[in-house]
Amino acid sequence: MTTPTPVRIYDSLQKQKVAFSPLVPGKVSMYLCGPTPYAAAHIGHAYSAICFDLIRRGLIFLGYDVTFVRNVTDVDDKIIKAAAETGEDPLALSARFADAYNADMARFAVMAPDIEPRVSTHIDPIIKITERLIERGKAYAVDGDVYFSVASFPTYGKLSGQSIDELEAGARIAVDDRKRAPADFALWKAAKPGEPSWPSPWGLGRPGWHIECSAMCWSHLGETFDIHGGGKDLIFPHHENEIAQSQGAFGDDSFARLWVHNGFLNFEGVKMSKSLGNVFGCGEIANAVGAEALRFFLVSHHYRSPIDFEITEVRDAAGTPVGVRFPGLEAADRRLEYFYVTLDRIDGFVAAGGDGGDGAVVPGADRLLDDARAALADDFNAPVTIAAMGEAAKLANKLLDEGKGVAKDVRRRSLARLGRDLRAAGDALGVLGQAPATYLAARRERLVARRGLDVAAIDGLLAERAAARAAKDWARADALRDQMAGLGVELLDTPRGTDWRVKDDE
RNA sequence: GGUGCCAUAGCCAAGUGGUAAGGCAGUGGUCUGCAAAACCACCAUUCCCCAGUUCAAAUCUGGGUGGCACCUCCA
Repeated sequence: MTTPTPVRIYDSLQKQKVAFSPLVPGKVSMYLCGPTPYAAAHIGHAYSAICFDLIRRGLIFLGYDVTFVRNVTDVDDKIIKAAAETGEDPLALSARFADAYNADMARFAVMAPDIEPRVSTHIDPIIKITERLIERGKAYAVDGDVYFSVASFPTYGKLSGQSIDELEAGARIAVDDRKRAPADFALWKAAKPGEPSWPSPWGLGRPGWHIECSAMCWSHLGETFDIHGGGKDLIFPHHENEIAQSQGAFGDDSFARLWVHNGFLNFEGVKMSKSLGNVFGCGEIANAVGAEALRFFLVSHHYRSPIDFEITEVRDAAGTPVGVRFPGLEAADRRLEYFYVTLDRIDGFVAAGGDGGDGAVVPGADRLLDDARAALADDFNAPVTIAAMGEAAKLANKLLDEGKGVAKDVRRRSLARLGRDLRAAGDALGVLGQAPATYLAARRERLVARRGLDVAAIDGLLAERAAARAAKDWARADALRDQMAGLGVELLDTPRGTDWRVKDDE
């Protein structure tokens, strides 16, 4: 195995990019706060999963052996509430939505986690950590509840920049007077009727919100591991509390060595929220532009930056809103099409005449992987990686168009190399994994459906135009081109006949 | 009130001390019966504003302005 490429990662705790050196050379242990499944996943869930999938794939691409843990929080207030409304068992309900979540993530090329622990099967380590915190004087039991005492953890607030005093001053939560300090938070909650509960030294109850992640990290990655990730919104209080619990139990040098947080998705400049009515489901987006276009769009931005989605309302003739479109996503899909068309051309060329065997390639045809490595090693810079892929695709198209001055085998070899490397770099980002024909056909089908086109009619016009062209009746051929353009169909004459595509930019 | 983040061309978007990647759109060109696609060329003396540090700043410091988020469930 080759030596992994050294990588620099932005650490939320140190607030700067740092040289990353894993606990065990060559191996990386990662924990990501996963979903709390109580409803269908929305695009924000997908973004977080995709960001950390990008980091995971990036590390693998750079030569690391990654252990990736993403939990499912299946014991939670929201799940219990949703289950009460449907009469379903809370664990069954969350299992159902967890499966749906995983199916959605698979559509976006998110790799399944190596380990996917659930809270409900980690009650034992939760109790153990809680007991340990009580023994160490960092937690206290009151009437079947157990609270963590923030006063016992002097560095509380180091991740979020909050201080206990300020939190108290600005607290918007009603203060529970059984707590010693307002910022103290529950590790264990006494059971309420009808809720899932487990026996504990403090009576029947269930875990508080933050302790589960500390327990699952400990169970699967040990007291100390490399990277802990999540959405920016989790910094406070969730991750702050995780640090307090875990380090309170296992010491100041324990727990995550690096914290990574992804930026948020905004729609028309504002965050996505139910009250604003701008929550978009994974399925809705995937059907509108294709799952891979969303993935491509997202990795065209740096994972720490906020991403803004432009939305265009679609109205019918009477002015009634009938849906929305996402111009940015559609632009990303067009760029993705360019890459697939390029791969398709390369594949056709190589299939027809071979890959030219081993040997030298044209200048620049061998640099993509090095460029991708350099970009990804610098805090997983996917946009720069995509730019490098663009250069490679451009060179491939150039060789395809005008390979005249290049020796035959060098040309074949270069194109085969470019195709391979494009796919390898794409794999590091989770894109370009489909067969070009599959992607291209699905895209055309999607656009045909959107415009309500009749493919049989198009084929008829195509045949008619072919006949006109054969007869050199250019006026008729052009009239047919115009007619089809009016339908939104663009014609592409090639030496092997006429192909067509649906215009999507209006 | 407290804590963070962001501001780069018409649009999208990298770049955290060394003299502005990439994409879209646009303009001109090659190719084409004409187109499209592809390719080539052009396209920010300048990075929200002001002051400062430095030989050197989009990048660092201070002060503004505008936007967003967290402190309550939130990806």
